[in-house]
Amino acid sequence: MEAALPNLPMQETVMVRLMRISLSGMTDFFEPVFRKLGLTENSFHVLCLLVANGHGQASPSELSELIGSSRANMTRILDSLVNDGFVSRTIETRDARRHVIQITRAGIKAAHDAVPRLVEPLKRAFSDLSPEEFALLEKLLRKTIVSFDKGALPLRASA
Amino acid sequence: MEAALPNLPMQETVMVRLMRISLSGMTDFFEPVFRKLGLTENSFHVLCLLVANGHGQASPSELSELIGSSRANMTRILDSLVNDGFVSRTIETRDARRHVIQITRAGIKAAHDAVPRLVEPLKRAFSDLSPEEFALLEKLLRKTIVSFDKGALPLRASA
DNA sequence: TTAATATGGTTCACATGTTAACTATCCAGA
DNA sequence: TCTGGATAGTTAACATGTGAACCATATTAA
Repeated sequence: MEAALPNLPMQETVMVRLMRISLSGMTDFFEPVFRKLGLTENSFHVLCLLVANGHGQASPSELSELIGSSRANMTRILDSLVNDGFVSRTIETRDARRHVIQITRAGIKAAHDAVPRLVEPLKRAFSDLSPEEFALLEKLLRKTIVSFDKGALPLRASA
Repeated sequence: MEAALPNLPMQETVMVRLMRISLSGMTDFFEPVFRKLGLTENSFHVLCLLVANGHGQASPSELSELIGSSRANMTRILDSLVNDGFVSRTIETRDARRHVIQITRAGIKAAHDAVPRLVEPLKRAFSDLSPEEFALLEKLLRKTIVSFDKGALPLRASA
């Protein structure tokens, strides 16, 4: 490929592939674990955020912000959690635009029950990395994320 | 969150999030670049593989294997490339089950034209990382991929 | 008070991926 | 020769994500 397209920066191209492959490897690794729990990574994350949050409440926008997903997608994730009986969705009395997502007892139980079944897979997934390598990978990924953000093309030219 | 779910291994949980965030950051970074070229990361990759391959030919299965995506998905990617006139799809005479995907002149031109417009974004995306950090990240990602593979639950117990 | 605008959430249309079922062809052996 | 798998590709149904349009409600300002 270097021969056919000599000007393409190969290191960076390979890096992009490596990042994609590692992500899909991670998804393949964890997706069955969450499926057995009747959850997805996202729905578990939502439950975690709710139990971590004082009264077990949050709004859809807050959650979509924290999860880093669109509001449209959060609507669907919450639909499914409501359907499972893990959260309830009510309209706030002060401001009828806002919804209150409240974790239920069943939701709290689901979150707590999931934890012990996640511990071992989480450890196993990264077991090839030494603690030093793990810490370094974390540092480098954070730096990469910042690099993407800083390098991103401005969507609209500033005034 | 540590307080609410004290047994959840936080380092690993954070790492999973970091990897997801870096991937979505990368996608957000490159997707508009490829869109301007009338391509996607995958369709560009297919064109690269074809130009790199002696006669500009390959079969859908080979391509799906190399890209690391399902054959079903490759069918759609190739549909779109055929539609753009970048590749042709013919049936192999020796074996009518097999299709031959052949890059066209327009496809070769598209691939070569894309390269100079990718160089700068590729460099910019990772510009915050020093060459040492870049090399280290590559090494650690490779190791992580291996770790996922080794740690993956066997889908079926071996005989 | 009321009109314009901002905000929160959902719905719709679409993009991109998967697995499972289907079709067509080839091949190996009775 | 013909029949029972393998193999290649497509199609269908579904999952999960996005952005844009839409609705209802709040807020601001004339």
